[in-house]
Amino acid sequence: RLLLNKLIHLYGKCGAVDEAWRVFADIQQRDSFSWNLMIAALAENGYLERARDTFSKMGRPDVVSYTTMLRAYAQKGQVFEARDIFDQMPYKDRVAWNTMISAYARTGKLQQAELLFSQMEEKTSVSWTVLISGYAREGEVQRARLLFEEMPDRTIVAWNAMIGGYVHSKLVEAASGMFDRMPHRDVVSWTSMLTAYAHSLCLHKAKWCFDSMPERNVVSWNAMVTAYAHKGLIDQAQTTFDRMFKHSIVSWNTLVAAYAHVGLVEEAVQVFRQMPERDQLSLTTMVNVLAQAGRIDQAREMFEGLTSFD
RNA sequence: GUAUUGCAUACUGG
Repeated sequence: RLLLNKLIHLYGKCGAVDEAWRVFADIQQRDSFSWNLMIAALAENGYLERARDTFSKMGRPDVVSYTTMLRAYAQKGQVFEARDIFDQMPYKDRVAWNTMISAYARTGKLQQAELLFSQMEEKTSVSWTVLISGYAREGEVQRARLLFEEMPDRTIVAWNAMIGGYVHSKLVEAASGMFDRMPHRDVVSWTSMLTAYAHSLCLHKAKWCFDSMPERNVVSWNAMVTAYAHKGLIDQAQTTFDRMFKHSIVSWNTLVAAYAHVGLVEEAVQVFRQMPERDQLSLTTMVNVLAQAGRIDQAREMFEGLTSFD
């Protein structure tokens, strides 16, 4: 059963909901892990109703089942439904509280988030970073900073959240100040700074970050491609893309946007055609590219593809 | 004292 549960998880992660369901259905004695994994698999792949359905068919949902549903609603931006789940919970642990606070925070309801935060008995470092990053996202870096200063044991994630906040508010100096001051830097810290320099068109500094970081992952590579793209250096962007050992959908979207940015519409179309998978952003980008190039019929075709997404 | 499940930070258009 342990292995079957793991299979549900794996299938869920790669979007194979039907396969996950088949495994789930075949398990003789499902435990709460099987149920929770199945609910998560459904929710993560957009089947909110089926997730809810499975959730209600579960005999005794535990705190994880509730939290999984809570997060499912939160991800869809359905905060009221999320709150409903939260209020129904017979027992709430700290993860449940954090998830609810996060639901408020990432929909910009920071007053609600902070209210819940203040009502929380034993806050964890996640509670703090949820709130800090929430304010940072909204551009309220000063409030984020106050919380950061107030935070008892600042984790590297809290530091990174602050840096990210400064980067989004284009306060590159403040970001680099924090970056220098933090006790340790990880790949997220480095990539945040890389992004900051990419957006402010400081290519040499971006490249310096990329070369200096102790380890790189797909996200940092993508950020480097973006840095070249924003400078209009399409060949460098392409070369960097080619050197990557693994491409995510973001890598592909970045490359399409890079060609579009320098006006190479046909090349953008070629890249788009090569994409192993596409999301809404891929299509939206192509709609814009084609429309601006006057290829209205093709743009319309893309646009129609978009409506089948949601 | 960490590993079958739920929460936070970085990358792509707006």
